[in-house]
Amino acid sequence: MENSQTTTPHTTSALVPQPSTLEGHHHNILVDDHHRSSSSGGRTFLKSTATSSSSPSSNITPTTRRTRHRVDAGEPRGCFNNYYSPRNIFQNSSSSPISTNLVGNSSAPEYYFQPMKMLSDFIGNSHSHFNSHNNTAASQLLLREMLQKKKIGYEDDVSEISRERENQHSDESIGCSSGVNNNNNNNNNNNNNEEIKINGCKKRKLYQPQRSDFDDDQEDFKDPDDELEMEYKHRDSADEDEEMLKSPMAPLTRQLLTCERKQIPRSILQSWKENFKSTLMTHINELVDSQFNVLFGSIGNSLQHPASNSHQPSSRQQSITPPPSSIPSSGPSDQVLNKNHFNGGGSVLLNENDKLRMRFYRPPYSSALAGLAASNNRDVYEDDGPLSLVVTPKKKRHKVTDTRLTPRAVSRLLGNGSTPSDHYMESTPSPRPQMPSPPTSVPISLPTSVAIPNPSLTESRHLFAPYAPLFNSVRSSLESPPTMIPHSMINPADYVQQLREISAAQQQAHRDLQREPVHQQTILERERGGSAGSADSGDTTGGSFDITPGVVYGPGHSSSTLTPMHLRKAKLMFFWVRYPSSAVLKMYFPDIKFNKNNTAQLVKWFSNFREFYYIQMEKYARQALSEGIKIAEDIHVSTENELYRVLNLHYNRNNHIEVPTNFRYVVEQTLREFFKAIQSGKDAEQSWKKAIYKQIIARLDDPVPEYFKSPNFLEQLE
DNA sequence: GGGTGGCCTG
DNA sequence: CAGGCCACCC
Repeated sequence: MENSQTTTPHTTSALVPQPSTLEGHHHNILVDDHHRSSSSGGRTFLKSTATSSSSPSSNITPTTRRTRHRVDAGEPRGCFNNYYSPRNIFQNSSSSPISTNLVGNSSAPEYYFQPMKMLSDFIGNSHSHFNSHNNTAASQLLLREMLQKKKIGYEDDVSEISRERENQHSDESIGCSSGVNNNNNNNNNNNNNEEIKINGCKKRKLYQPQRSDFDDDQEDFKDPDDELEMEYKHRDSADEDEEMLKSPMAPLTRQLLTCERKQIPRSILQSWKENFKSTLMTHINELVDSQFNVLFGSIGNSLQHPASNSHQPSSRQQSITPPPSSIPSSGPSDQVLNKNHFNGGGSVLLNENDKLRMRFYRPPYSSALAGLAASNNRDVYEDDGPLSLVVTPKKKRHKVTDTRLTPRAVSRLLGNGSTPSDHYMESTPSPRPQMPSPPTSVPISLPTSVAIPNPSLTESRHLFAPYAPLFNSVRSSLESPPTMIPHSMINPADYVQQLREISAAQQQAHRDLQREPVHQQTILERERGGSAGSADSGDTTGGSFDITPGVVYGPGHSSSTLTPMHLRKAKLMFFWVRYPSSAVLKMYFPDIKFNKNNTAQLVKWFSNFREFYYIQMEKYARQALSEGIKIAEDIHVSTENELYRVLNLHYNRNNHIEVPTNFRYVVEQTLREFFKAIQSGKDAEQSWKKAIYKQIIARLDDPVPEYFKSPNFLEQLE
C-alpha cells in the first residue's frame, strides 16, 4: 500500500510536509510557530482575536469570544488553536511529580514514602504531646492545637512563608479571619462555596484517587518550595546521629548510620554526631516554636507563652522564637535556614551525598505539614467554609507517565547499575540526557520520564516486577535486601521523623490510621472489597486508596492501577482503534481490575490520544493547503512523512511494535478529510470536525490484535 | 441523569 | 496526561 503512494516523491513531498520541504518553504515552517505561539490557527477564542497568524490561505475567522459555541460536545467551534508543539508536549515534565516515583520505582519503593508518615506522626505526636502535658485549660489546648496546626501549615513552606504572607498578609489577625478571608488571592470568590476550589478546580480528581495529603507530598518532589526542603534537609543533616542512637529505636538507627557511613565521609558523620545531640531537640523545638510564633505573632502575643510553655513538658527549650516577621528565627536552625537561603548557599555544608539526597528526598515536612494542616484546619474550622491560609495544598498532577524513555533505555543509562541521578535534571523537559550516573547508594532514581506509576508509587515495585525486565534488573543490582533500610531514613531529617514517630506512635493512632502505609493485605482486601475498595470513592476526603491503587502480587493478579506500561500499551492500541469502547478497552487490559475511575482514566487516555492525533491532522492539513495542494487525493502519507513520524513518535516512541499498515491509511484519510474540510471552508463552521470524527475516523477502527490481551504483552513492551 | 467525547487548561 | 467543563445523546 505504501508503495503506491510513496512512489511519487515529488508529489509526496509537496503534499505532506517533510522536513526538507519545509525548509524550502519558509512560510510553512512558520506556520507551526504561529500556531504554537498564538495558539490559533484561525480562531482563537482565548488568546487573540486576529492573531497575525499567517496561517495558510484558509480563513481565519477571528472568533473573538471564547464562549463555547459547540453544538456538540467536542466538536467545537473549530478551534484551530492549540497546536501541539514540543513545548506543549513536554510542558508538564517540569512539574511532574513523578520524579519522586522514580525513586520508588527503581528500587526504593515504599520505604521512600515513609517519611511522610513519619512526619505526620511527628506532628501528631507533638500535638498530643503538648496536649497531654497541658490540661490546664481545655480551651487553650484547643486553641493551641489549632494554632499549631496552622503553624504547621506555615511550616510547610517555610520558604513559602513569605509568599504566604504576602498572600495572606492582609490578615495578620489570623484568629478568626484566617480561614475566612485569607487564603484567597486565588479564591476570592469562592469563599462562599462549600466546595473548596483549588486553583479553580472544585471537583475531585477522577483518575487519581484522592490521596491523603501526606501521600501527595510524598510524590511530589517538586514543590515550589525548594528552599524549604533545603532548609529542612539541611537543618537535619547538620545534626542527627547520636541522638538517634540513644533513642528508643537505637538499633534501627545504628543500622542507618552504618548505612550512612558507607556513603558519607566519616568526617561529616562525626560532625553530625557532635552537633546532633545538642541540636536535635533544639531544632525540633524551635521548629515548632517558630511556627507557633508565626501564628502567635499574628494572633497575639498573649498566646505565645502559654503555648510555648505547654510545649515541651520536658522544657528543653523554652525560648520563644521571634515573631513571624523573622521567621527564620534565631538559633541554630535559623542559621541553617539562612545559609540555605539559597541556590547554592546551603551547599556549603553539603557534600555530594547531601546534595543528592536533597534532590531525591523530599522532606516530608513541607508538604506533609501543609496537608496535615489543611486537614486539621478543616476539622478545627469546620464552620469556616474557606480554609485557612495554609490550606489549599495545590493539587499535584500525577501524570501516569511519560514513556519516552523505555525501561531498556533506562537500563542502558543505568549501565553499571547505578542510578542516573536524573533528578538533577528533573526540570529538564527534554528527553533524558544521558547522565553519567553518580554512584550513589542513596535513593536511586530513574529519569522522570521513566514510567512510574501513578500515584501509587508505593507499590511500584510490585507493579513492575512482573512486567518490566528493567525494573527487575535494576532491582537486582540496586535494590537492597528485604531488610534494607528505608531510604527515607538515610537522610538525617528522617531520623527526626522516625524518632518522633516511634516515641509517640500511640498517640497518633487516632488520627492517621487512614494514612497508614497500607499493608498489602489491606490493599488486597480493599481491592476485593469492590466499589468501596477501589479508588472510586474519590469524594471521600480521604480517598486513601489511591495511595496504593493496586498491588500486583505477581503475574496473574489484577491491579486497579494503570501503570505507565498500560499507557504505553494503550498508545499502541491507538494504531488500531481511535474510538474504543470502554468494554473493548477492558477486554484488552485483563490484568486491570477496573472500576469507575480507572476506566475513566483509560477512556481519557484515548481521548487525549485523539486530541493529539487531530491536532496533528489539522496542522498538517493546513500545511498541505498552504503548500498549494489543490486536491485532497494528492495528499499521500507515507511512513516517511513527518506527520507519520510524529504520530509514531507519540504513540510508539520506542518502536515497540510495527505500526499496522492500516494506520497509515487511516492517517492519510484523516488528513485528507481535514484538508477537504479546510479547503472548503468548513472549518469556519462550529463543529466542522465532528463530521470527520464520526463519519470518517470512527469508522476506521480495526480490531486490535489478540496478542494485546496477552498478560505477557506488557512484558514485551519491555 | 448518566454516559460520552471534545475543548481548554495546567 | 489529567482535571474540569460543557454539550450532546439516549
